[in-house]
Amino acid sequence: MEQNVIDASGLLAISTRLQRLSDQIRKDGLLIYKAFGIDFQPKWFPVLYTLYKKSTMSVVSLSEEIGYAHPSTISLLKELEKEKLIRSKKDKVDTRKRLVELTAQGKTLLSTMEPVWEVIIKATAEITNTENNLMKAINEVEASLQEKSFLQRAEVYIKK
Amino acid sequence: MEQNVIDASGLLAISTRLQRLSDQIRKDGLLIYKAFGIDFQPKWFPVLYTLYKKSTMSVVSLSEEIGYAHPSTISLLKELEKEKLIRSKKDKVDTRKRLVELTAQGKTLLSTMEPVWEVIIKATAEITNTENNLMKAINEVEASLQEKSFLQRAEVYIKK
DNA sequence: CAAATATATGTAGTTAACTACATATATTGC
DNA sequence: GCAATATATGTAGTTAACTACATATATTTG
Repeated sequence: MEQNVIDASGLLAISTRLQRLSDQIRKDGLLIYKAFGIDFQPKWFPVLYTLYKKSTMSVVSLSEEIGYAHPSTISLLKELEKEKLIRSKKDKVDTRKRLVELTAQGKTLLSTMEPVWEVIIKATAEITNTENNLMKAINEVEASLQEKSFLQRAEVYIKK
Repeated sequence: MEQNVIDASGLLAISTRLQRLSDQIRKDGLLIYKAFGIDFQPKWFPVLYTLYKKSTMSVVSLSEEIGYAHPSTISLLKELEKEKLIRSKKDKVDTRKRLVELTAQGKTLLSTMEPVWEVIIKATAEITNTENNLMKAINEVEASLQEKSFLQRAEVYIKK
């Protein structure tokens, strides 16, 4: 029983622990970029790297690609525009759309970052390649929730 | 290379994905409590359950126990005080300390919640007991960071 | 035993995501 | 081809954690 209750508490504590974990990694990431003399915030990575790969995207498609709600993307884009790392233009076919792309400065920055990614990748691998791989665990949990939500699973037990 | 860069992106995306994950579980948790006719917010669990176990605690020791920064605990305690689920009194020995405990109403609520925990525990087990167990993965990553931080690990590669 | 240090609590402000709502433009279907 | 619906973007406000700072009290040490 004791263990069970701790698990119930543990479930709710996952959020906090992982937030703290990623927060710490993000801060360390910032320091690594600094060590390479690069003025860059880790939270910019998903947007910039996606634009690096795909050259031009609308706000919503970019949001879907990186898995953020669109207002989050908009606020990141605002910062990046201020930094002159991206620019945007109207889509001539569908005028609702705003097409976003890297500036020359943005592209230059991204290319100077590649060696840093190598370092980050190696350090990440060291940390997460434990017996229960964190990345894989997240994927698996997301997949099981996709299949049947937490609530749906709970309902089965409630009905009993 | 492609895979590596996706990993670098993935690392930074962990934060978001897990936040969303826990957010969803928390919302479903709220609905489960509702299904049982219990007016309860999942985020209250760690504080209330700890007080249920330990009866009386100071703000800082409670924060340590649940793994939150103390201002977060204080703000939860404010809500719980408003709900009349907890009350506090001064420690007569060390007057800096505020001792927090459940009210009778709080204790009653907690005892009605036990059957709900059973359900939550079962649903959680279904979801997280995959090949790579999420809870265990988190523990392992926290342990490897404890041993050597992300930054320290990265520094080894930078120096090369 | 007084000064320096440590600990406990509290407040204010930040962060990085979110949801809800508003508006403009495009697409669909009768 | 117009009305209803869907999609794209944007703004405002929320959430739940955080850090930094302030103050009061306790403990330690020279």
